[in-house]
Amino acid sequence: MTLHVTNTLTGEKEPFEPNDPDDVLLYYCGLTVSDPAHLGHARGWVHVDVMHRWLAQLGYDVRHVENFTDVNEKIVARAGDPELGGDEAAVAEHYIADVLDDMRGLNLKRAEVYPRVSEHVPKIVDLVETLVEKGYAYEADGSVYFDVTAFDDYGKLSNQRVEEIEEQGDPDELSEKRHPADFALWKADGVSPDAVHEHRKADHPGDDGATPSGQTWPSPWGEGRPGWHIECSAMAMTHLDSTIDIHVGGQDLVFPHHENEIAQSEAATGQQFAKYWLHVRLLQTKAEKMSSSLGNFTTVGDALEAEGANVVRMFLLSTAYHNEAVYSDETLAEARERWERLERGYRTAVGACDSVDARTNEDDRDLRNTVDRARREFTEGMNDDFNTREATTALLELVGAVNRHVDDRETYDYRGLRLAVETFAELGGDVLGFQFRAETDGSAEVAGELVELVLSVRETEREAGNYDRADELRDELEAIGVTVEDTDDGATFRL
RNA sequence: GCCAAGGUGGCAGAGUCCGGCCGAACGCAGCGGCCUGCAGAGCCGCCCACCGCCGGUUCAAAUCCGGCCCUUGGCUCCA
Repeated sequence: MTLHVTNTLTGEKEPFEPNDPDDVLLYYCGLTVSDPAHLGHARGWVHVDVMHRWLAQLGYDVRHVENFTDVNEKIVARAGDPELGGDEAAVAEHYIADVLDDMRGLNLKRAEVYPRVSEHVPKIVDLVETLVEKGYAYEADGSVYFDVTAFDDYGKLSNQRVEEIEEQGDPDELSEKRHPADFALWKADGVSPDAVHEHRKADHPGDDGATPSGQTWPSPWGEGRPGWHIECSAMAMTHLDSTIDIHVGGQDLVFPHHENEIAQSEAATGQQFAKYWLHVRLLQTKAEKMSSSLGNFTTVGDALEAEGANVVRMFLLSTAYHNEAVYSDETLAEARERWERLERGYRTAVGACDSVDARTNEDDRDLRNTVDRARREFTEGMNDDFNTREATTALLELVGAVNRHVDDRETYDYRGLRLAVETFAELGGDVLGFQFRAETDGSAEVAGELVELVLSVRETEREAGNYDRADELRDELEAIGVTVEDTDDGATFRL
């Protein structure tokens, strides 16, 4: 089966056919940098990362763009906080630096570009002018709004009907709009000082509520700043093309953000904006979504520190992007076990390959068949709308075959084990982005030798029957992070 | 209220598009056995599912059709 994806635009799972058969233009709606990133954001990133990696594996040249929204009222509201470095730009850069750290920590492949809204204001102004000229937008008191009644397809992504959309938003905007569903392309400076006051008061109870200068740029309609939706259109067009292949984002963005992107982009260019719209379902805590505004989140940094990138990735990939995922101590523990079983299986295979004495070229059908089956199931899973759960499951089934093979024989099917190792490295490593550690790295070599030394002492104690002492040594090693396991061939350890 | 996606074992989660191989995968937890000084890892076996409810279509339905109940997301900043 070839790659199929579930397209929100049509509501169907469709064969994936990019406009150019060799290239894929991929845009991901990145985050607004006014808070630290949490696991919900990481879920989106990791799934897009794996989509990118799988598309590359299939032979496509992937051009991947992921934006940072650094113009936003919340950022304006945070400006002036000395801990965050001062003005709006400093606040945004502060969070962007954190996010890039998180992304590195998660072992994400870098996107080609991480554009920022603040760097694309001229392009945005161009787009807004085009929309006004074409009659899709109108100016009102220094702001510019998109006229949804002028765009026939409005609502096609979210299946909303214009007549049914009721606006409960900003009263200032409401009075300026011709239709409640119209949305701002450009906002006049100070258009909603109340909103800024609210944030300021909440964050700084003693604040007198002085309106900050805000981030503003000159435009034909006066000083102001871009509306929330227009940025993505501008950046996607600038860095990719007027038509892109895959547009990915959280499912909370379907309406109004993505709907509005489609309207303004297609109205401006007359071309389809994105061929496939993929939406990552939200990460749930027990009863509700994880989100900055609800304050019920676990930060990416904290999760990485506690569990490491591999476990976090395993957790996020253990549910297909298109389904809701639940975050809890239990689901995280499961991910930890899945990852550790996978890595142990990898190490077992590598170790068996390295044990020269036991190598043969005999053929173990169970092992070789399972390698083939794992590759096939992995591929089928990934081609079926990037089903990463199936993909990880296929690898875990291979772990079982490796363990069985090594468990019940004196000599090993060297070629079969090599195939298993290559499969782990290629599918688990290159595609799913796991980082297997076969052995301790260079800097840990000395530490490793010291551990070996302690283990030899322990072995002596064991031979002398001093098991209490031997167990003490094992416990002390455990206390400093070295897990000891006894096997038929002597003790092994891992850090 | 409107739009969308879901409801599968103790947990988690595939399978639903293209009905039968689903007597329901993989994993976690639990139980028994092998191995073992102990522990861990590993292996073998087992327990736990009338696949939300009610009807219908069919030789055959978790999978198709209709109705209902419930959950989640969106309709306001949000991945």
